[in-house]
Amino acid sequence: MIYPISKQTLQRLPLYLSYLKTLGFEYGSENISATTIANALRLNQVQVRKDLASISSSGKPKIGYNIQTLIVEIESFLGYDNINEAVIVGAGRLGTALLTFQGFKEYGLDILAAFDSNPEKLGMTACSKPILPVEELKEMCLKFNIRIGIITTPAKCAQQVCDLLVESGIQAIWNFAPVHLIVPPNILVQNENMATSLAVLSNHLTERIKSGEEKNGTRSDIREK
Amino acid sequence: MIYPISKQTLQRLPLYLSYLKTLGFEYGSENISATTIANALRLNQVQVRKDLASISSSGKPKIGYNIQTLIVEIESFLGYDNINEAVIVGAGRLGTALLTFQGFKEYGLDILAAFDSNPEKLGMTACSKPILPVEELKEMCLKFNIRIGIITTPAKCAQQVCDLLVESGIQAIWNFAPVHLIVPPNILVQNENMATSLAVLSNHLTERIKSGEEKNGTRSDIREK
DNA sequence: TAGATTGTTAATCGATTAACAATC
DNA sequence: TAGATTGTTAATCGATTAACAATC
Repeated sequence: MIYPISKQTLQRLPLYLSYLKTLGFEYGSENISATTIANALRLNQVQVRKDLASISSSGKPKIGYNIQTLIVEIESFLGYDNINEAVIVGAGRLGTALLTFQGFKEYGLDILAAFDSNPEKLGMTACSKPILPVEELKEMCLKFNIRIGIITTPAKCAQQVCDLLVESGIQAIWNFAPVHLIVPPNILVQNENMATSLAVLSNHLTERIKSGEEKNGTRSDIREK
Repeated sequence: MIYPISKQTLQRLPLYLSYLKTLGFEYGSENISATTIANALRLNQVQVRKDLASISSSGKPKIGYNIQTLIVEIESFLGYDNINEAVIVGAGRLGTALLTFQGFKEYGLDILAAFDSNPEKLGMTACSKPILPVEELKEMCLKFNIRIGIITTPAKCAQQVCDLLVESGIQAIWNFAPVHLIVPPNILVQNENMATSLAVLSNHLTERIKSGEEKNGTRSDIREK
């Protein structure tokens, strides 16, 4: 049975995919079991089985899944095999890094250009992708029917940029600014929130100190005195 | 009562914090209710109340929370008021962007240096933070008792770098490489996984197409024919 | 055949939400 | 006082995990 897909499942699929891709010929088999994947990624095996069952029916009892088939099935489900075009707004360090990063193609993402309001930023990057004036954003999005907008501006202009992207017909927003964006119902906002990650890291370290796991330079081998 | 804090709550706290900080004097009051925060961030008000109750007891019936007090309480809980030092491994575009980004200080993160195995990358960045040879990593981490390691290397050397960081006494890892890292039990790995985000974005767009919300350039105003 | 592995049903667990009592 | 708002207990919801039947 094909289960409806939950957001949690959706977020684990890229994990399975990247694991499957690391398996070279030295793995020694064309097939792999859900249990093997679960052990490698430290997940529950039933969870992996359910996740895989939700996107594939190529699993065979006693045999498992054919690795290549499974890779294709996951990539296809995730839409990595048809390219989505995107634009970036905010050509700061992060924006430029994303613009020039070659690796997104394999996830089906093609960033066409960045936009910035600072005239000094305009021009071509080394990888021949343009940084254009923000005034040209809407025209380009409509003309090329671009569906993904990436926001890498400072927090204070993020909402304004977001509104402009929505107006330009964008359907999904990848937001790197540490703010909550207000959008119409059928537009997806995916937050890549560094502040959130840092909160988790920082809290973990604080907890360690509180619980006495570490004391100010004390070596761990003598901490139990 | 102080509830134990869940990871979900922990991840919403930075959201509240950034919202509270956007409230200028034009907000018109020193106090704010959980309901107001919930509405602004499109969250359930009971959820916000519970989250806040888990880190604060300064809420007063009929009045709400004092904004400044709440900001300080959240920042303090998240550990933003005591600086954690970090190092980056991998001085590519992303690594360098993170190294030179000035904004992490306000989250209590101070990145001291980046490390790379490519001699051509070594030297000083514009903001006078050094890029050092990876051979010096362990020594520096131990000497300065550094607790956070940031991995921005290609996927294929991420695990090796991770092992080196663990060996160097790091306690938490912020991983930007799209791989699952194996670490000892008490080390935290926080994945900043772009592939995961892209999966969510890509799937959203695919769903839209499937459900017929959009048809190949058809204008949305005539889609219901 | 026997055993490994899949897929599914049922139980558990935890987070969210609803209802409500307490209180400034 | 009355009403707004907090904090808490109970109900709901959804995801994870356990148990097990099906099968190559």
